[in-house]
Amino acid sequence: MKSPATQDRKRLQTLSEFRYSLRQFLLFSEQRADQAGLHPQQHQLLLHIAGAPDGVETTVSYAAARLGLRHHSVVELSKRCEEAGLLIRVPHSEDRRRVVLEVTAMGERVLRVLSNDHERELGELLPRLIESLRLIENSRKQKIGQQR
Amino acid sequence: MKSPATQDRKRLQTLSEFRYSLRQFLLFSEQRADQAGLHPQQHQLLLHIAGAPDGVETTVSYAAARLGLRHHSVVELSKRCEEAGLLIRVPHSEDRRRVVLEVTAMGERVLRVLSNDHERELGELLPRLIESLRLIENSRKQKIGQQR
DNA sequence: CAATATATATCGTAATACGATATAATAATT
DNA sequence: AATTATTATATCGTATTACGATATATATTG
Repeated sequence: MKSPATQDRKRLQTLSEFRYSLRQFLLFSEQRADQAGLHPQQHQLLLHIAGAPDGVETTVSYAAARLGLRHHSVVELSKRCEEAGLLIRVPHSEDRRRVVLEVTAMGERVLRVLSNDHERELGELLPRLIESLRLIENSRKQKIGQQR
Repeated sequence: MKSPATQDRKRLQTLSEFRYSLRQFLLFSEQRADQAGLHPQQHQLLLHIAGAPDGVETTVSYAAARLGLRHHSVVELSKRCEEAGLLIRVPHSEDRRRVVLEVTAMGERVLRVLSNDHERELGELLPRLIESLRLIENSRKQKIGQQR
Protein backbone atom coordinates (compact mmCIF):
# COMPACT_ATOMS: atom_id res chain seq x y z
CA MET A 1 0.00 0.00 0.00
CA LYS A 2 1.22 3.44 -0.93
CA SER A 3 2.16 6.11 1.54
CA PRO A 4 -0.41 8.84 2.09
CA ALA A 5 1.97 11.45 0.63
CA THR A 6 2.34 9.47 -2.59
CA GLN A 7 -1.40 9.02 -2.76
CA ASP A 8 -1.99 12.73 -2.32
CA ARG A 9 0.47 13.39 -5.11
CA LYS A 10 -1.40 11.02 -7.39
CA ARG A 11 -4.66 12.70 -6.59
CA LEU A 12 -3.27 16.09 -7.44
CA GLN A 13 -1.88 14.69 -10.65
CA THR A 14 -5.28 13.38 -11.58
CA LEU A 15 -6.99 16.67 -10.81
CA SER A 16 -4.33 18.50 -12.78
CA GLU A 17 -4.88 16.18 -15.71
CA PHE A 18 -8.59 16.74 -15.53
CA ARG A 19 -8.24 20.51 -15.54
CA TYR A 20 -5.82 20.24 -18.41
CA SER A 21 -8.29 18.25 -20.49
CA LEU A 22 -10.99 20.71 -19.63
CA ARG A 23 -8.85 23.63 -20.61
CA GLN A 24 -7.98 21.96 -23.87
CA PHE A 25 -11.63 21.67 -24.67
CA LEU A 26 -12.31 25.27 -23.75
CA LEU A 27 -9.37 26.40 -25.85
CA PHE A 28 -10.66 24.38 -28.75
CA SER A 29 -14.04 25.97 -28.27
CA GLU A 30 -12.59 29.48 -28.16
CA GLN A 31 -10.58 28.90 -31.29
CA ARG A 32 -13.51 27.58 -33.24
CA ALA A 33 -15.68 30.46 -32.17
CA ASP A 34 -12.97 32.89 -33.26
CA GLN A 35 -12.63 31.16 -36.60
CA ALA A 36 -16.36 31.47 -37.07
CA GLY A 37 -16.08 35.19 -36.33
CA LEU A 38 -17.65 35.03 -32.88
CA HIS A 39 -16.38 35.72 -29.45
CA PRO A 40 -16.58 32.66 -27.21
CA GLN A 41 -19.27 34.18 -25.04
CA GLN A 42 -21.34 35.08 -28.05
CA HIS A 43 -21.23 31.47 -29.11
CA GLN A 44 -22.29 30.29 -25.68
CA LEU A 45 -25.14 32.73 -25.57
CA LEU A 46 -26.42 31.56 -28.94
CA LEU A 47 -26.18 27.97 -27.83
CA HIS A 48 -28.20 28.53 -24.68
CA ILE A 49 -30.85 30.45 -26.58
CA ALA A 50 -31.18 28.04 -29.46
CA GLY A 51 -30.77 25.07 -27.13
CA ALA A 52 -33.24 26.14 -24.46
CA PRO A 53 -35.66 23.47 -23.24
CA ASP A 54 -38.95 23.41 -25.12
CA GLY A 55 -41.37 26.09 -23.95
CA VAL A 56 -38.87 28.15 -22.00
CA GLU A 57 -38.82 31.90 -22.53
CA THR A 58 -35.32 32.82 -23.51
CA THR A 59 -35.10 36.08 -21.60
CA VAL A 60 -31.97 37.90 -20.54
CA SER A 61 -32.34 36.45 -17.07
CA TYR A 62 -32.64 32.95 -18.38
CA ALA A 63 -29.46 33.37 -20.37
CA ALA A 64 -27.70 34.85 -17.36
CA ALA A 65 -28.61 31.84 -15.25
CA ARG A 66 -27.40 29.46 -17.91
CA LEU A 67 -24.17 31.30 -18.54
CA GLY A 68 -23.53 31.77 -14.85
CA LEU A 69 -23.31 35.54 -15.27
CA ARG A 70 -25.05 38.52 -13.74
CA HIS A 71 -27.99 39.72 -15.77
CA HIS A 72 -26.49 43.07 -16.55
CA SER A 73 -23.48 41.33 -18.03
CA VAL A 74 -25.82 39.52 -20.36
CA VAL A 75 -27.57 42.73 -21.27
CA GLU A 76 -24.24 43.94 -22.61
CA LEU A 77 -23.35 40.63 -24.19
CA SER A 78 -26.70 40.35 -25.91
CA LYS A 79 -26.39 43.86 -27.27
CA ARG A 80 -23.04 43.03 -28.78
CA CYS A 81 -24.62 39.94 -30.30
CA GLU A 82 -27.44 41.98 -31.69
CA GLU A 83 -25.01 44.41 -33.26
CA ALA A 84 -23.24 41.45 -34.82
CA GLY A 85 -26.53 40.28 -36.27
CA LEU A 86 -26.51 37.02 -34.35
CA LEU A 87 -29.71 37.57 -32.43
CA ILE A 88 -32.47 40.04 -31.90
CA ARG A 89 -33.85 41.42 -28.67
CA VAL A 90 -37.62 41.28 -28.66
CA PRO A 91 -39.72 42.94 -25.97
CA HIS A 92 -41.90 40.39 -24.24
CA SER A 93 -45.51 40.62 -25.35
CA GLU A 94 -47.03 40.40 -21.89
CA ASP A 95 -44.43 41.39 -19.35
CA ARG A 96 -42.86 44.56 -20.60
CA ARG A 97 -39.94 44.31 -18.23
CA ARG A 98 -38.64 41.31 -20.08
CA VAL A 99 -36.65 41.03 -23.24
CA VAL A 100 -36.71 37.79 -25.18
CA LEU A 101 -33.64 36.81 -27.16
CA GLU A 102 -34.06 35.14 -30.52
CA VAL A 103 -31.35 33.74 -32.72
CA THR A 104 -31.31 35.09 -36.28
CA ALA A 105 -31.00 32.90 -39.35
CA MET A 106 -27.39 33.93 -39.59
CA GLY A 107 -26.82 33.09 -35.94
CA GLU A 108 -28.30 29.67 -36.53
CA ARG A 109 -26.08 29.04 -39.49
CA VAL A 110 -22.94 29.80 -37.51
CA LEU A 111 -24.15 27.86 -34.54
CA ARG A 112 -24.81 24.78 -36.62
CA VAL A 113 -21.23 24.64 -37.82
CA LEU A 114 -19.86 25.23 -34.36
CA SER A 115 -22.09 22.62 -32.81
CA ASN A 116 -20.96 19.97 -35.23
CA ASP A 117 -17.35 20.78 -34.47
CA HIS A 118 -17.97 20.65 -30.78
CA GLU A 119 -19.76 17.36 -30.89
CA ARG A 120 -16.88 15.87 -32.80
CA GLU A 121 -14.30 17.24 -30.39
CA LEU A 122 -16.25 16.11 -27.37
CA GLY A 123 -16.34 12.67 -28.87
CA GLU A 124 -12.57 12.65 -28.82
CA LEU A 125 -12.26 14.17 -25.41
CA LEU A 126 -14.84 11.93 -23.84
CA PRO A 127 -12.60 8.98 -22.97
CA ARG A 128 -10.00 11.20 -21.31
CA LEU A 129 -12.54 13.11 -19.28
CA ILE A 130 -14.36 10.04 -18.13
CA GLU A 131 -11.12 8.34 -17.21
CA SER A 132 -10.04 11.33 -15.15
CA LEU A 133 -13.39 11.53 -13.44
CA ARG A 134 -13.30 7.84 -12.69
CA LEU A 135 -9.83 8.11 -11.16
CA ILE A 136 -10.93 11.04 -9.06
CA GLU A 137 -13.88 9.09 -7.78
CA ASN A 138 -11.76 6.09 -6.92
CA SER A 139 -9.05 7.93 -5.05
CA ARG A 140 -11.69 9.84 -3.16
CA LYS A 141 -13.47 6.72 -2.05
CA GLN A 142 -10.19 5.15 -1.11
CA LYS A 143 -9.30 8.13 1.00
CA ILE A 144 -12.62 8.16 2.75
CA GLY A 145 -12.29 4.47 3.45
CA GLN A 146 -9.00 5.06 5.19
CA GLN A 147 -10.38 7.72 7.44
CA ARG A 148 -12.53 5.34 9.39
CA MET B 1 -38.40 8.75 -36.46
CA LYS B 2 -38.05 12.37 -35.56
CA SER B 3 -37.72 15.18 -38.04
CA PRO B 4 -34.21 16.51 -38.63
CA ALA B 5 -35.19 19.89 -37.18
CA THR B 6 -36.39 18.31 -33.97
CA GLN B 7 -33.24 16.28 -33.76
CA ASP B 8 -31.08 19.34 -34.24
CA ARG B 9 -32.95 21.03 -31.49
CA LYS B 10 -32.35 18.12 -29.18
CA ARG B 11 -28.68 18.18 -29.97
CA LEU B 12 -28.42 21.84 -29.16
CA GLN B 13 -30.28 21.23 -25.95
CA THR B 14 -27.82 18.57 -24.98
CA LEU B 15 -24.83 20.75 -25.78
CA SER B 16 -26.39 23.59 -23.84
CA GLU B 17 -26.93 21.30 -20.90
CA PHE B 18 -23.34 20.16 -21.05
CA ARG B 19 -22.00 23.70 -21.09
CA TYR B 20 -24.26 24.55 -18.22
CA SER B 21 -22.93 21.70 -16.11
CA LEU B 22 -19.42 22.69 -16.99
CA ARG B 23 -20.04 26.28 -16.05
CA GLN B 24 -21.56 25.19 -12.78
CA PHE B 25 -18.41 23.32 -11.97
CA LEU B 26 -16.22 26.24 -12.92
CA LEU B 27 -18.35 28.58 -10.84
CA PHE B 28 -18.06 26.24 -7.91
CA SER B 29 -14.34 26.17 -8.42
CA GLU B 30 -14.09 29.95 -8.57
CA GLN B 31 -16.14 30.36 -5.44
CA ARG B 32 -14.10 27.90 -3.46
CA ALA B 33 -10.86 29.50 -4.56
CA ASP B 34 -12.22 32.88 -3.50
CA GLN B 35 -13.28 31.53 -0.15
CA ALA B 36 -9.79 30.17 0.34
CA GLY B 37 -8.40 33.61 -0.44
CA LEU B 38 -7.08 32.74 -3.89
CA HIS B 39 -7.94 33.89 -7.33
CA PRO B 40 -9.11 31.04 -9.53
CA GLN B 41 -6.02 31.17 -11.73
CA GLN B 42 -3.77 31.09 -8.70
CA HIS B 43 -5.47 27.92 -7.62
CA GLN B 44 -5.05 26.36 -11.03
CA LEU B 45 -1.41 27.27 -11.16
CA LEU B 46 -0.76 25.71 -7.77
CA LEU B 47 -2.57 22.57 -8.85
CA HIS B 48 -0.53 22.14 -11.99
CA ILE B 49 2.72 22.72 -10.11
CA ALA B 50 1.95 20.44 -7.20
CA GLY B 51 0.28 17.95 -9.50
CA ALA B 52 2.95 17.78 -12.18
CA PRO B 53 3.92 14.30 -13.36
CA ASP B 54 6.88 12.79 -11.50
CA GLY B 55 10.21 14.12 -12.70
CA VAL B 56 8.88 17.06 -14.66
CA GLU B 57 10.51 20.45 -14.17
CA THR B 58 7.76 22.85 -13.20
CA THR B 59 8.99 25.84 -15.15
CA VAL B 60 6.99 28.84 -16.24
CA SER B 61 6.66 27.34 -19.70
CA TYR B 62 5.39 24.08 -18.35
CA ALA B 63 2.74 25.89 -16.36
CA ALA B 64 1.80 27.96 -19.40
CA ALA B 65 1.28 24.83 -21.47
CA ARG B 66 -0.87 23.26 -18.78
CA LEU B 67 -2.93 26.36 -18.16
CA GLY B 68 -3.29 27.02 -21.86
CA LEU B 69 -1.87 30.52 -21.47
CA ARG B 70 1.01 32.42 -23.05
CA HIS B 71 4.18 32.20 -21.04
CA HIS B 72 4.30 35.88 -20.29
CA SER B 73 0.85 35.67 -18.79
CA VAL B 74 2.16 33.03 -16.44
CA VAL B 75 5.16 35.15 -15.57
CA GLU B 76 2.72 37.71 -14.25
CA LEU B 77 0.47 35.16 -12.62
CA SER B 78 3.37 33.43 -10.90
CA LYS B 79 4.64 36.72 -9.56
CA ARG B 80 1.28 37.48 -8.07
CA CYS B 81 1.33 34.03 -6.51
CA GLU B 82 4.79 34.62 -5.12
CA GLU B 83 3.68 37.89 -3.58
CA ALA B 84 0.79 36.05 -2.00
CA GLY B 85 3.24 33.54 -0.52
CA LEU B 86 1.76 30.63 -2.42
CA LEU B 87 4.86 29.67 -4.35
CA ILE B 88 8.46 30.64 -4.91
CA ARG B 89 10.26 31.26 -8.15
CA VAL B 90 13.59 29.46 -8.15
CA PRO B 91 16.19 30.01 -10.85
CA HIS B 92 17.01 26.75 -12.57
CA SER B 93 20.38 25.38 -11.46
CA GLU B 94 21.63 24.45 -14.92
CA ASP B 95 19.70 26.45 -17.48
CA ARG B 96 19.71 29.98 -16.27
CA ARG B 97 16.95 31.05 -18.64
CA ARG B 98 14.48 28.96 -16.74
CA VAL B 99 12.59 29.63 -13.57
CA VAL B 100 11.22 26.72 -11.59
CA LEU B 101 8.03 27.20 -9.60
CA GLU B 102 7.68 25.54 -6.22
CA VAL B 103 4.62 25.52 -4.02
CA THR B 104 5.20 26.76 -0.47
CA ALA B 105 3.98 24.97 2.63
CA MET B 106 1.19 27.49 2.85
CA GLY B 107 0.30 26.95 -0.79
CA GLU B 108 0.11 23.24 -0.17
CA ARG B 109 -2.15 23.70 2.80
CA VAL B 110 -4.63 25.74 0.81
CA LEU B 111 -4.42 23.43 -2.14
CA ARG B 112 -5.18 20.39 -0.03
CA VAL B 113 -8.45 21.87 1.17
CA LEU B 114 -9.43 22.97 -2.31
CA SER B 115 -8.58 19.63 -3.83
CA ASN B 116 -10.77 17.78 -1.37
CA ASP B 117 -13.64 20.11 -2.13
CA HIS B 118 -13.16 19.67 -5.84
CA GLU B 119 -13.02 15.93 -5.68
CA ARG B 120 -16.25 15.89 -3.76
CA GLU B 121 -17.97 18.24 -6.19
CA LEU B 122 -16.74 16.33 -9.19
CA GLY B 123 -18.15 13.22 -7.64
CA GLU B 124 -21.57 14.87 -7.69
CA LEU B 125 -21.19 16.35 -11.13
CA LEU B 126 -19.84 13.18 -12.69
CA PRO B 127 -23.14 11.51 -13.54
CA ARG B 128 -24.51 14.64 -15.21
CA LEU B 129 -21.40 15.22 -17.25
CA ILE B 130 -21.10 11.66 -18.39
CA GLU B 131 -24.76 11.52 -19.28
CA SER B 132 -24.41 14.66 -21.39
CA LEU B 133 -21.35 13.34 -23.12
CA ARG B 134 -23.05 10.06 -23.81
CA LEU B 135 -26.05 11.80 -25.33
CA ILE B 136 -23.79 13.93 -27.47
CA GLU B 137 -22.00 10.87 -28.74
CA ASN B 138 -25.24 9.12 -29.56
CA SER B 139 -26.86 11.93 -31.46
CA ARG B 140 -23.65 12.45 -33.36
CA LYS B 141 -23.43 8.84 -34.44
CA GLN B 142 -27.07 8.87 -35.37
CA LYS B 143 -26.57 11.92 -37.51
CA ILE B 144 -23.57 10.46 -39.27
CA GLY B 145 -25.49 7.28 -39.92
CA GLN B 146 -28.21 9.22 -41.68
CA GLN B 147 -25.80 10.96 -43.97
CA ARG B 148 -24.87 7.82 -45.89
C1' DC C 1 -52.79 52.43 -3.78
C1' DA C 2 -48.60 51.95 -1.45
C1' DA C 3 -44.84 48.96 -0.80
C1' DT C 4 -42.05 45.49 -2.45
C1' DA C 5 -40.11 42.61 -5.80
C1' DT C 6 -38.50 41.66 -10.38
C1' DA C 7 -36.24 42.59 -14.99
C1' DT C 8 -33.52 45.21 -17.59
C1' DA C 9 -30.29 49.05 -18.25
C1' DT C 10 -26.24 52.44 -17.53
C1' DC C 11 -21.78 53.64 -16.22
C1' DG C 12 -17.39 53.62 -14.17
C1' DT C 13 -13.91 50.37 -12.63
C1' DA C 14 -10.82 46.59 -11.90
C1' DA C 15 -8.80 42.47 -13.26
C1' DT C 16 -6.15 40.04 -16.37
C1' DA C 17 -4.57 37.91 -20.50
C1' DC C 18 -2.73 39.46 -24.59
C1' DG C 19 0.37 41.55 -28.40
C1' DA C 20 4.46 43.69 -29.27
C1' DT C 21 8.73 43.92 -27.85
C1' DA C 22 12.97 43.26 -25.13
C1' DT C 23 16.66 40.78 -22.80
C1' DA C 24 19.22 36.90 -21.57
C1' DA C 25 20.90 32.29 -22.08
C1' DT C 26 21.61 28.18 -24.71
C1' DA C 27 22.03 25.48 -29.03
C1' DA C 28 23.27 24.98 -33.73
C1' DT C 29 25.97 26.07 -37.77
C1' DT C 30 29.80 27.36 -40.19
C1' DA D 1 35.23 30.45 -31.65
C1' DA D 2 32.09 33.60 -33.85
C1' DT D 3 27.64 34.12 -35.72
C1' DT D 4 23.05 32.98 -36.03
C1' DA D 5 18.95 30.91 -34.47
C1' DT D 6 16.16 29.27 -30.86
C1' DT D 7 14.29 29.11 -26.35
C1' DA D 8 12.80 31.11 -21.83
C1' DT D 9 11.56 34.70 -19.25
C1' DA D 10 10.35 39.57 -18.63
C1' DT D 11 8.20 44.38 -19.37
C1' DC D 12 4.71 47.45 -20.68
C1' DG D 13 0.73 49.33 -22.69
C1' DT D 14 -3.84 47.98 -24.20
C1' DA D 15 -8.32 45.97 -24.86
C1' DT D 16 -11.81 43.17 -23.37
C1' DT D 17 -15.28 42.18 -20.33
C1' DA D 18 -17.67 41.00 -16.25
C1' DC D 19 -18.64 43.25 -12.20
C1' DG D 20 -20.52 46.53 -8.41
C1' DA D 21 -23.28 50.27 -7.61
C1' DT D 22 -27.02 52.35 -9.07
C1' DA D 23 -31.12 53.62 -11.79
C1' DT D 24 -35.51 52.95 -14.16
C1' DA D 25 -39.58 50.64 -15.48
C1' DT D 26 -42.93 47.23 -14.81
C1' DA D 27 -45.39 43.80 -12.14
C1' DT D 28 -47.10 41.83 -7.86
C1' DT D 29 -48.76 41.81 -3.29
C1' DG D 30 -50.78 43.36 0.96
